[in-house]
Amino acid sequence: MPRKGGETSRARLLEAAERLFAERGVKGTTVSAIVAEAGLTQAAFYLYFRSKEAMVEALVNRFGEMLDRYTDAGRQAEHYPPEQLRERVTAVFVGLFELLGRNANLTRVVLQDTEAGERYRNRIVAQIAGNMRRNRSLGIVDAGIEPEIAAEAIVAAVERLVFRYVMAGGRTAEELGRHTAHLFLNGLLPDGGPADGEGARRT
Amino acid sequence: MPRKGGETSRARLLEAAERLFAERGVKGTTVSAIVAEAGLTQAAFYLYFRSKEAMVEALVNRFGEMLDRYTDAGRQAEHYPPEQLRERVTAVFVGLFELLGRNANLTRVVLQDTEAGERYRNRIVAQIAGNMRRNRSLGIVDAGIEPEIAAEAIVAAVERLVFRYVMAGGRTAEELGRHTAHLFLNGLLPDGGPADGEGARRT
Amino acid sequence: MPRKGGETSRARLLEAAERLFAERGVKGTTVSAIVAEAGLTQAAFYLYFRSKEAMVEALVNRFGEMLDRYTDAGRQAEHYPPEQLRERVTAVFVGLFELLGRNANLTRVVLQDTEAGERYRNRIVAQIAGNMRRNRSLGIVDAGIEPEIAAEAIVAAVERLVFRYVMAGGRTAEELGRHTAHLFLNGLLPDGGPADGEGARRT
Amino acid sequence: MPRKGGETSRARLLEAAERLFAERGVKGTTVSAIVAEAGLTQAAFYLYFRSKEAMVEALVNRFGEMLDRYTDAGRQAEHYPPEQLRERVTAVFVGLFELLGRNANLTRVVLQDTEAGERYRNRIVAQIAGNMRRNRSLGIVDAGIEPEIAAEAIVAAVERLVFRYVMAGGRTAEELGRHTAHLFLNGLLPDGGPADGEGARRT
DNA sequence: CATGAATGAGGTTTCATTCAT
DNA sequence: TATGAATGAAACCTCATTCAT
Repeated sequence: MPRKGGETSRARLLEAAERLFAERGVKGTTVSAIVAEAGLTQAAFYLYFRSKEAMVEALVNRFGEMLDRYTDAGRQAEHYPPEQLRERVTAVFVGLFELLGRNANLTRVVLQDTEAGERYRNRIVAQIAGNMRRNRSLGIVDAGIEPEIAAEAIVAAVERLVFRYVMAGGRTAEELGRHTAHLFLNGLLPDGGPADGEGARRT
Repeated sequence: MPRKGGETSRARLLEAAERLFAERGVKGTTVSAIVAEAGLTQAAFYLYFRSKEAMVEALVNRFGEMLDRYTDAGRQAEHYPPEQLRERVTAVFVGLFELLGRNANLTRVVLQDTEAGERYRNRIVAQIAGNMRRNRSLGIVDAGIEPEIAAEAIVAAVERLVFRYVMAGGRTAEELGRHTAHLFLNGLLPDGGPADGEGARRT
Repeated sequence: MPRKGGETSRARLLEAAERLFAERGVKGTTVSAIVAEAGLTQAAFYLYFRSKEAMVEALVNRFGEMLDRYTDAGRQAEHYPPEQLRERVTAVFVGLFELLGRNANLTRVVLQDTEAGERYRNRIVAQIAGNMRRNRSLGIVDAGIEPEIAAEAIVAAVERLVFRYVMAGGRTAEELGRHTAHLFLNGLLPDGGPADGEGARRT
Repeated sequence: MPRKGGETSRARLLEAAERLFAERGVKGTTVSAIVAEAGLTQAAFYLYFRSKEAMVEALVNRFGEMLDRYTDAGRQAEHYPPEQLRERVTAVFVGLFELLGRNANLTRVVLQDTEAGERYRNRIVAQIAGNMRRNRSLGIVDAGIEPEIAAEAIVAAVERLVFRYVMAGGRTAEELGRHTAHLFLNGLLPDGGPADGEGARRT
């Protein structure tokens, strides 16, 4: 295990990179900007990372681990009585906003600016779509829903809301989670509202 | 080497840039890659654009005009009887998917990779949120909906679906429009379905 | 002999170049700037000049011819009675300021920005120094004067005064000629003035 | 490849640039030529100067400081008895030729090839002209002298003689100083010499 | 006579990376 | 562990010049 300075420097570099990558993009951030932010020299960078690319990889891995921890934690509660569905979904959204919000820069970098991000996103989408498909066949999800499309929409929305509201501040994960859950579970229209003629509800 | 004429070359450059920018990002695309794709030399690039930056601006403007034309066209049908709401919204989504899908690369570049893109997105979100707020006070939109959040979610979802399905092929604008409309209007849950206990519908 | 447009265009190009070269230097002036100033296209430039360098040569020649005409004109009056020396020298200076002032841009370009200019200057200096040396041996010029140095000083002064006063306006050739003649003939000190003790006049 | 150390490299670059700028002009000298002369790579240049322009600025400043040191040093001996005028002026000229001659390249570059040079020259001219005007009102300088013109002539002559003789070798600062002083103090004509008829001395 | 379109060569500048200390 | 100094490669951009029309 390296001495004090070591871990500290590496961590500082990652932190600085995260911030800058999120702000200016990976391509738009120079190694020299990162080390300046971290209070080190360019050469020091290469003590901790084989290359700029390798550093991006490190961030990607960090993101992956974060996600795995979350997924593992959620695994146990896979099955729950239908009457708790709404609360359950809300809780999942809130948790996600908390998690991603706490790592908003990292999330943005990985998801929007790396090849690996595409893969992560697809994995998440696939998992959600799978769940949804299962729930659809159980009648829990509306038959008119196309899981792939809905999953993609949900992920995109969450991603965006994290950047927009958690990162920039202004909304709590709680708020965002509740409203997002409501939106995706019920849609915009009120129950049996004025625009909702009989039978018209099927697309 | 073809000497077709100015407008043609300029157009070829824009086309090539659009493709490459969308693929590798603006920063990740070199002028030399653009001209290679367009079958020209680097110097020719600067015959048509003051700088790489100026070319991005040209793309941004092109996107803006596209959007304006769409917005103007939609202006006339602002008010419609409630019973047509569903069809009307569906049509808007379909139209949007058609429009953005036809310009998927341009949309991606501008919206995801330029400062101006942020502004456009915010403008669109604001407009949608405004509509939604109005409709909410009319009882057309559920009282539990937070317009800013919902609008942000919708825009993010559309953006993403365009890249995922229209650009890559696999889904028609029609399909996407219908499903997206359904998702956002009704939500995932079925009407009065099993998970939808009495009174539980309110968040 | 080319038609109307022809000579006109060539002349316009030279004129424009003269102005721009004087302002920004030869290296600092692009062909494109020249043709823009002349209201032509780049290709047109090469109808009249083999290259930018060739155009500079043309300007150098034009300067040379100008100078030759002046020298030839002055040739006949080489010998003149001593009592007219002062007036004669003044007249030469005035004439020179008139000539160079009328072609101030050209003079500046050639003398300060071309290899050939160095040669011209050296030729002029040599001629003046020669005259001076002859006059010195005749007792017309002070024995303490070093012709090369004095000639170099005179040429430099004239050159500079042309740029400073004739080109920018503010002094007439007449004024400049009179004052320059006076300065170089008598020097700064007054005749037998206060600072001029007996015998002290020799260096 | 030597890795001597930063200050050395920076100095070598400035030295090389001074030489080349004086020879070929600023515009005519490429960064690549400078670094070649200094035995470095292009990238190294930008370790020490923000741009080529910034390097020119550095040279201009260096010239300015040189001049200031000289001016400050001369300040103390502002007033001196008239009978020492000649020696005093000679000493000033000699000192100037020494100073500028020791920095001939720098002087040439700054004075002939930069905007700032114009300003410096004007400042020097103005100062000399001011002195002269004062001395003229004291009767020390001939009433027929026009200070601006004379000052301009003196500066131009000195500048030129530095390039011609100090830079290229061939004359010492001492020689040049003495002859220049003599020329500008007494003029070309001998005292009461043959060409100096009665009353003709006034222009 | 003149132009619109293009280009090859080369300029300035930036960047990720290396290495001796 | 850290740095100061350097570099090769490549980025963006400019310029003099050419040629088909």
